Amino acid sequence: MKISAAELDVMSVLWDKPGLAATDVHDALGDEKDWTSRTVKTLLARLVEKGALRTEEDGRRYLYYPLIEEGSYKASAARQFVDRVFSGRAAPLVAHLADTNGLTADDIAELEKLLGELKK
Amino acid sequence: MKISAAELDVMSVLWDKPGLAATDVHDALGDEKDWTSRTVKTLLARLVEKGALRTEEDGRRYLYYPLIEEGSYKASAARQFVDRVFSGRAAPLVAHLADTNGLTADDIAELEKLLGELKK
DNA sequence: CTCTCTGGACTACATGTGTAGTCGATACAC
DNA sequence: GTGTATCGACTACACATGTAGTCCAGAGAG
Repeated sequence: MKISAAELDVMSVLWDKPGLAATDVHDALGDEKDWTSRTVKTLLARLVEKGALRTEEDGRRYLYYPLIEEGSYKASAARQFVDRVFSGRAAPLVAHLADTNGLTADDIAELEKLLGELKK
Repeated sequence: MKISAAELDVMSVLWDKPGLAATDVHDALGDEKDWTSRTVKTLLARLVEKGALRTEEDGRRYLYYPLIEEGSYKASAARQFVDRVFSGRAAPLVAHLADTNGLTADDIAELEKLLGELKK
């Protein structure tokens, strides 16, 4: 399942609040994305076509629900990215993030906890 | 600087061995990529056009050298990816990698060392 | 010297992507 | 009941991308 950057923004809204209509998605994106409602509708249609969303009729409108799960999509995206750019090694990725101030103290704490669990 | 997946494969070869000619790059990719030499040349030309590579004449051929550094490119790619997919949080990324067996014991050890340094 | 092979330059072409516009039907305002 | 705003369906279009093909000039084979 290939989801483009713009489509991912739409998916994020629906992962957060499944069952929105096109207009609601447009509104939800309003802050960050300066898209017309047409653009949002196109993206929704493409996602339905790709099988990433399903629709449910609600009178004259459709409500949109994710068909693919947030977690599994992100896991696979992470995997692909690490494979493509870092030959599958996670450590260099994290090292690079650290270099560019990409890691907050919270992140570091969280990662430590995570590693602790993984070692078990 | 936007580098596509196919272009990244070419860059990787030249990061590894700067100063190859088109044919050499083609050969170097031979194992993994079933591209014709035309395809490789197109990718090289696009990368030059984008300013990611520079050429040096060597008789009738060109030798290709990276203009952008591997480390800085990867750091920025990592940053963008984490921002786009994980809202900038590194920890969930690592968690997902862990879920999909994306972390070897080596990775975990390396990450621990890294975190140790970061805490200083 | 002439023929052939190889290199780069230019061209091609389907598909994906970002970003929308048009159109016909319909639900709601009045 | 008639106009208008809105919905989904279909269409548009430029640029990126993956994957290559054509063409001409020069280098090397003989």
